[in-house]
Amino acid sequence: MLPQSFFERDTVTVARELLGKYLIRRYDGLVLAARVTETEAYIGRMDRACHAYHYRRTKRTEPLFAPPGTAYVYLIYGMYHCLNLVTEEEGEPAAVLIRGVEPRCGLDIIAENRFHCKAEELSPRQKKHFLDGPGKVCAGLNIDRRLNALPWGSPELEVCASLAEIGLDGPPGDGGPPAIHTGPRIGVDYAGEDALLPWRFWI
DNA sequence: CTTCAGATGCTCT
DNA sequence: GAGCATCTGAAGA
Repeated sequence: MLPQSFFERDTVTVARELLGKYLIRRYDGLVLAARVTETEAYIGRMDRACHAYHYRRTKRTEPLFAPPGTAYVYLIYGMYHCLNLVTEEEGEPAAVLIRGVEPRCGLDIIAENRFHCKAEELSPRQKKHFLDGPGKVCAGLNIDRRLNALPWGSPELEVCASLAEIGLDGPPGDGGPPAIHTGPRIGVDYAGEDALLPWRFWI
């Protein structure tokens, strides 16, 4: 598992470095794993797109002020969840949104969570856009607001640099560091000029 | 491939 | 009451 200090850094750096890492989800004796492929940075200090813009502190944004690595999970549009991992030092409200992952372990469970079917029954269309959105990530990995404010280090949710680290088979040699693409964040038009910040990253 | 409407409930004003 | 860090299926090009 990554050290808490991984998250206690500049949010854009953490968002970039989370790409290629593995999200581990444990519940009911199950272990699910997925490789992070898309992230976005949100920084309350100066970012109008962030829920905690200008240190706005409400019941909802409280977890953003918690120690680095804390989970921030909220309900969006009444029916989907978004997973974030808190960054920077405690008291600096900032986080990285996990926008996309690619499953590596527990595919049948993940397919069941998302489409109520087995992995082999997925249609080509379902496979192509399997976990490529924040709501899809949470649905597939069974993440909801019960995990909100979960402290870093909890077995229910971890991030590792490799699957071997937790006794799972990983890719033999993952090659060099993947090329990182950069662009503006999705769905934050309300943030004015800050919507143009190139704080979305994907591989 | 693209656009588009509708679903749905919580949070803050 | 307004708005939201979204997703899906249907319809059209």
